[in-house]
Amino acid sequence: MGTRLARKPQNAYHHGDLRDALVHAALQEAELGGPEAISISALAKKLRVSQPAPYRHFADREALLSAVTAEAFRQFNTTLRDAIDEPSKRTKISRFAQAALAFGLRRHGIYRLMFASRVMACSPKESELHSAAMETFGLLLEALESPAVALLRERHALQIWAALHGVVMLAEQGLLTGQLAETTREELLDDMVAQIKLSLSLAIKAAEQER
Amino acid sequence: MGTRLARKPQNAYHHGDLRDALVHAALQEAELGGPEAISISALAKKLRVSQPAPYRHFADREALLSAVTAEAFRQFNTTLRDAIDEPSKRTKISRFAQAALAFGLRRHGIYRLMFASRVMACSPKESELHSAAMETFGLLLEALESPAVALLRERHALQIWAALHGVVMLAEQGLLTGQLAETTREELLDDMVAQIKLSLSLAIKAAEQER
DNA sequence: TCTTAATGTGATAGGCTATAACTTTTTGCT
DNA sequence: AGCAAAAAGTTATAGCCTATCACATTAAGA
Repeated sequence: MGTRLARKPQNAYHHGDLRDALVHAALQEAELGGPEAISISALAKKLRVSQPAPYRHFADREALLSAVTAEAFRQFNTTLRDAIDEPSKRTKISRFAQAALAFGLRRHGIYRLMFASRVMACSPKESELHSAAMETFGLLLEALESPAVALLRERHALQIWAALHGVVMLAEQGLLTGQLAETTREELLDDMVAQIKLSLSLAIKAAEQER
Repeated sequence: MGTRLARKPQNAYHHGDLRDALVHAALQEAELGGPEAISISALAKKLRVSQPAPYRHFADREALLSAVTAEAFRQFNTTLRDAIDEPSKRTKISRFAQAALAFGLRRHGIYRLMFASRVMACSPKESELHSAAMETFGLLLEALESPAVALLRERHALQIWAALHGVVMLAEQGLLTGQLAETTREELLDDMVAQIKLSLSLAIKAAEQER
């Protein structure tokens, strides 16, 4: 990070790498305060650049948010990939789910940026963002590691995806503390994943009987 | 709504009911554009009142959002109550879930206000909001209509709550359209609810065996 | 009634987004 | 190498928004 800011020794009319620096500084802001905390003028000040300079690289605030969200997805994907590949007694899908939950809690400002803002909704054409998000879903399918029919597997992937989002959401709003603390978030999530996996394997057996 | 705006015939230095009018006008804005669309000065203009007038009723924008969110929860609760009480062949919990999903999709700006902003997170002391949200959870427990041990029931309620949020989230981001359209949102949600109900009844049987 | 609290107003400060017009580097073509 | 044009940065400015201050008006209660 420090390097990214300091890429302008003393002369430097041009920053050298402003676009990238903006994205990463914005990500840092979002870490704490979510999407609302990203302010173009504040970033410009932080990077010691004039206030309108960022507009050379992003048409407007939305465009910046979109790029930041894409980067967030890439980081998310890296985390998930590590979790899937790490050897462990638990199932891949459980590791995937737990890693996603941990990411959602530790970096919850960024999680909100990714899933709780309009950024995703509006643009199917923002290919950078779209493809990063698709990769996430691909990782989920991979983690499900079920040989089932594609349609069945996708359906169960969606269920797990939904369960995951839901638990993160609940946890972030503090609805999993207090009198309900007996059930830890991790347990709750693993419960849901196990239920879905069970139902998946039953469905597969049923399909095989029929054949 | 019109009445709420027009509550100021011709004289009226005082609006008469500004606080309430603000809350409802803001809710209307959020309906379309979510929390970001709520602007104090725009509301003041709409209600034909000076720009700083709202600050007589709300300390700042956050406070207004909080009040609006509380009202949103009350409307949500009314909807859910109707769904629970309506006679039907389906289970109460299925009706509850489908009603919540419908609300989340039809009024998704408001849904985001309730569940995807910081409003809920910050304040356990905002009693108006907190109690409205607790009532929602109470309705869910009621809809679950299971005679199980309290702890078990709460755990399953949380699972359903999470599934619900997750499906709404997915649907809003358009992740349930396209190639996955075969699975409608309603089906997906009912699947998840059924799985959770099944696991609940199994758990109850197991507990009874043990006794 | 008349004093005081509630509610509304105009003026103003400061932050943010965004655009326009101008300047300085960098790049690439000949 | 030299120069023209594109890329990237700057200052100035407009417009919207939040928020506060000091002041005005109305409503309510002793």
